[in-house]
Amino acid sequence: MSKQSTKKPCDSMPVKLNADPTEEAFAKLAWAIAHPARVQIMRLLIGREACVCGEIVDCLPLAQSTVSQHLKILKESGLIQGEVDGPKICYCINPDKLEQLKTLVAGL
Amino acid sequence: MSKQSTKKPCDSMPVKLNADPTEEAFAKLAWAIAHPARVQIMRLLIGREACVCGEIVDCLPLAQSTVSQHLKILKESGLIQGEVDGPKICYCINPDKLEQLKTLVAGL
DNA sequence: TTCCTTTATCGTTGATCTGCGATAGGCGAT
DNA sequence: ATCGCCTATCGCAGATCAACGATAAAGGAA
Repeated sequence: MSKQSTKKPCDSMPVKLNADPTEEAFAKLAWAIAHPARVQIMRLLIGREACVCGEIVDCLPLAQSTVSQHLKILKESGLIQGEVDGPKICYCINPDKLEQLKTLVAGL
Repeated sequence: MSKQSTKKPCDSMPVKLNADPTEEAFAKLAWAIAHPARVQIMRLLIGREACVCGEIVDCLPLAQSTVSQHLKILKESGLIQGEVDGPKICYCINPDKLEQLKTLVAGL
């Protein structure tokens, strides 16, 4: 099947994509998890309901400041949220945003 | 519900994430769609089965060289593939990779 | 062969990411 | 009030991305 056969390959009318703001939101969410450390953090939080920053640092081979930066990125994307608990900060996932991401990807 | 109540918030045993190579592959796929132009290209190709590079360029407000760069990135990620058709090149979705991406995201 | 079309690649510029150490701020404990 | 712990932020360095114009490569047509 090196040559295409049934599906008409190339020409139809030019579709003219409207600048859907969805694409930007989509790309932003995808970018939030487009780094191995952030994927790890997401999986860690999903598996544990909640976790203090210090423990996340212990689980990653990165400096505390770097982990804090990744947490900030994830928080800005809305995928996670942090709650102050005394001197510590408890991070947990935002189920709504996560569901939104899943829906967007599944809708591809 | 400012104070947590039922869910124990913070401390359990430290999980010690193993350096799963999955995270890297995941991040790579996510990064491929972490740009509005690439999301647009993906949606365009999904909606049309196949499309020549020139038409994709016409659909995006970007220079030809820039679009070609994005196509290269998507091709390297495996999400799309290009087939030479005379002087033109026909791009289409790689369903397997797309499914892999969906599975990874859904499995979060 | 010589053109013309189509696409990939090169080189450059500016912006952004990533990582770290050092430092500042907040909070509880003493 | 002071100390110590936890986290965020600030600078800095190096690397990578994003966008463009210009150019090269490949194939069909005349």
